[in-house]
Amino acid sequence: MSAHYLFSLDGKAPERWLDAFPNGVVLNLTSSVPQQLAPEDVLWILGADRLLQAVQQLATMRSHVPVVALSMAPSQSQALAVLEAGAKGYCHALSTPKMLRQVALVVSHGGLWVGADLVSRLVSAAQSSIPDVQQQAAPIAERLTPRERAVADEVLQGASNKEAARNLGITERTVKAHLSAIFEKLGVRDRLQLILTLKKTIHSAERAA
Amino acid sequence: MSAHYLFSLDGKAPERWLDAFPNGVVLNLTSSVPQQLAPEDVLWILGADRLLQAVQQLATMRSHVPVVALSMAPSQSQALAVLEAGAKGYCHALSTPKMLRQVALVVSHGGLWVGADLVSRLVSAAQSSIPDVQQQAAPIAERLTPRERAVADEVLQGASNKEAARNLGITERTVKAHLSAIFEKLGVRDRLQLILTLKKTIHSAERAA
DNA sequence: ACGCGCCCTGTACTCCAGTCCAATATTTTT
DNA sequence: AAAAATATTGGACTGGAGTACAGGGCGCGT
Repeated sequence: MSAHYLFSLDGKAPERWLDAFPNGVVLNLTSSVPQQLAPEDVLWILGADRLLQAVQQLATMRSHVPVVALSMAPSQSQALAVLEAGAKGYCHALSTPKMLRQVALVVSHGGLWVGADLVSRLVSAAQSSIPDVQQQAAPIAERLTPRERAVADEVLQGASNKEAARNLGITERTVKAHLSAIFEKLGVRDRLQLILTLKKTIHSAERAA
Repeated sequence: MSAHYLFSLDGKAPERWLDAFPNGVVLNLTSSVPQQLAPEDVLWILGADRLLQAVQQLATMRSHVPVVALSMAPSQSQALAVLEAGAKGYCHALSTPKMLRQVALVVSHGGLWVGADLVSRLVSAAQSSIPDVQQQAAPIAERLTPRERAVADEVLQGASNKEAARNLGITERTVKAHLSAIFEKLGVRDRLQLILTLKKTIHSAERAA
């Protein structure tokens, strides 16, 4: 059975964490970290201001044991910081016991626990620094058929499906069909992401010009 | 019991994958992807040149089922691409059965499987580009309360209500409440118009600077 | 103490977005 | 000519977005 240690910087332990791991051990600033740790154990860290430093220390000292940072106020920048410090997971301190056990399972098996939305932002942000990836993002509009481009234009102007249909003289149903094709081709999940990605590529193209 | 589907673009399936999942189903280009997929199932994709497109399609079409990309020649740029396309994992096609089962366990529980070296690169690359996005959104509307601004920021990043709620540590319901207030104050009818108007003002501000 | 603005949450509801499963006609490509 | 892409639409369906209505808690100024 895997052991769980919660290193709480302010001495408090969330109920939900205790529910998730009844045999979990709560440590504080004064207590020493156990020396005997198995690879399937998990180190949890809860804190606010000194969260990052604690993660850095523990992650480097015990590199074979996964470290999960618990934050009371999760933010992207903090997530980035603790991940770079070596944490294998980052989640809300008040996550449900079920969720916490899920996280434990994942990280203790070599996985990484990061919010899906953060991943997408993280990766898309990193893309700009990796040359070969953004090459294929350039000819975006070329991949669309003329009709699809027209629909995409309408959406970019903020039109609803009904408005786009009226402007193009077709059925709302057809607009949806075109949109589904567009989403699939460009690999976005909805009109919102479509706008965001298209706006982004347009602006980077402007910058290059 | 979770089901495993290997979508092989060249028709071949590695022995080790079959060892890992004796009941796994191997699909090829002509076969259709099963409609009935449970969240604990895993979609594997093996391929070389068309790997990215396949991941894009499957990940966006079946967002609730984790997708793992198997590469015969893993590279960081390819890893970035497939992750951005929505894959939950990326590893060598000839990994050991034990490793493959490990990966399956992780991703089917909401985790992410990425090489440690790639993580550090991702994070460090993202750190430089993420902070400035929030600065942009700062001076947009003085009329909004701090909390409303935070919600508006999330929406500007393309977050759904649920994602925004998780990132801010509040309920989806509360996000909706803030958004309704924002819509009224700024005179827009939905999140789409909000994005369009805010992006516009941001860019005109950039132009002036 | 009282009112007021901000923050948070709940239930219930309508409406739209998007998908899945088809189908047909035209045009382009091979 | 056969095959593939394009354009169009329908019905049924799931899920998210947004609103209306109704609260509770907290801080701040009069």
